[in-house]
Amino acid sequence: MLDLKTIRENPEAVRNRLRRRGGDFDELNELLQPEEDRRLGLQESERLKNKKKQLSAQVGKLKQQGQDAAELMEEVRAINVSIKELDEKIRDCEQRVHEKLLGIPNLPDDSVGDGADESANRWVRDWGAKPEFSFTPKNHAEIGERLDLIDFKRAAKISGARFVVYKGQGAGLLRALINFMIDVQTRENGYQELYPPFLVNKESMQGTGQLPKFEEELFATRDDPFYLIPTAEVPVTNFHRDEVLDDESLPICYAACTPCFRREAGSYGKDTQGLIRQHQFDKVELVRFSRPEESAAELEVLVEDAAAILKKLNLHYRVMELCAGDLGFAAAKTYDLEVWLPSQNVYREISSCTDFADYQARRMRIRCKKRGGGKPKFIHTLNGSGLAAGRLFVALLENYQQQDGTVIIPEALRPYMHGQKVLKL
RNA sequence: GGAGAGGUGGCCGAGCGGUUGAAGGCGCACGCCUGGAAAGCGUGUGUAGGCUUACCCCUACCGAGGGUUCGAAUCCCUCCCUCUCCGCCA
Repeated sequence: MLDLKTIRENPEAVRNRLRRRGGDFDELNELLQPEEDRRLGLQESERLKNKKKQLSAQVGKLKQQGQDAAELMEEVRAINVSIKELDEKIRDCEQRVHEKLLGIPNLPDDSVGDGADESANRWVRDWGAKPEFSFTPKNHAEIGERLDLIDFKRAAKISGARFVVYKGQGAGLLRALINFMIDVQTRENGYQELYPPFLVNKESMQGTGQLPKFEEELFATRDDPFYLIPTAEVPVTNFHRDEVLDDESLPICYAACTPCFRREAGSYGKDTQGLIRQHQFDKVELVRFSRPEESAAELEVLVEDAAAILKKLNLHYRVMELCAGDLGFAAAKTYDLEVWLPSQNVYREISSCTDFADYQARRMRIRCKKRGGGKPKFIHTLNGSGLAAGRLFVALLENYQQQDGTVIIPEALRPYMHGQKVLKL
């Protein structure tokens, strides 16, 4: 959520910054009139309330002295009618303003480049090298099915398209990856592990920005007011909703592994094969609550924390900085980590690390305060995948495959696989 | 699911129709005292909004939303949450 005062005082400047995302953002102006009405109404209402207060105090005094106060009482009754009317109007305006506000995306950070879509994203750096194969590398689905690690057919029977069953060594590998990632983030990178609910309420979805605009992308429960989380970002960031944090305690860093549930409405035909795009997948999410002035530096730390996993597994990747037009709704600045997939000769997103600035904090009312006093300020929130387990599974099979169809288990992962060195039938 | 108890400022805890934004205590900040520190003493210490945008001032907020009343933290209704006991259950 953007700061209403800033919009009010300089709507054109805000609008120009928003336009970098693409689109005209007329809705910004639709909010100004009800906001003006609200303020005028509020002033009048407060004036009347002040008068009412004074008259009521007089009534009290008169009554104590045993005098008649009927006239004053009648006057207050009349004022009350006006107040009620005004307050209803104010609340109406307020609600309209708030609704509009929730639908306006975050401002891109000034450092973010222009561009309409991912083709304009900026290459930042890469790490490692593409593996070389003396044969044509197979795609992960084929490798996985041949080794009996994953079963799409039965998953389709049980649930439907875009689901998978991990089986035997495959299930073990997935669990190993998750434990490995959580251990690295908690033991080496300073995150505290959280294991949150997978069902959350509407307020939480609104806090991080999934609602009200992206309801069609969420699974919801039929008889209860819950949504399935599309990422651990939702429960973990909302962990501190409506709190004032001690400035000294920042940054607060959490890592959480949860399943993520996404309807993938509108991506029919996209990545229909394999594990890349599923309705349910596991992901280790990293969340950082930062002092407002430190989030730019925090974002760099976050990216490296996520990248640490790829480095330890010796997987080639590149870092891309998203252009303004490719930014997510709540994002101010985002780096994607893209891992190399040899079967398709492409880099594929495996982590998305975002600085939301104060946008989510404003929606969730998360602030921080210095110990010596001073006004509470909205903190900045950041999060990034560290990493998506399903896609990491994909990268591992593809990059470590051998000609005979087996897959080497990278050194760093072997302790989590009871010393196993190779995946084979 | 049934029965009961309760939700007040950073925390503890009073208040149960009329200057109560809210006693008292703890904590915290500043000052005094001291060679220094503790103790002690004094002062201050919520948030949001409005207006000025410097201070002042004004309004709202005692879980949330309604209602009664000239006036509600205090009375009534609805909802939410927490705790205890019983039942059921991984």
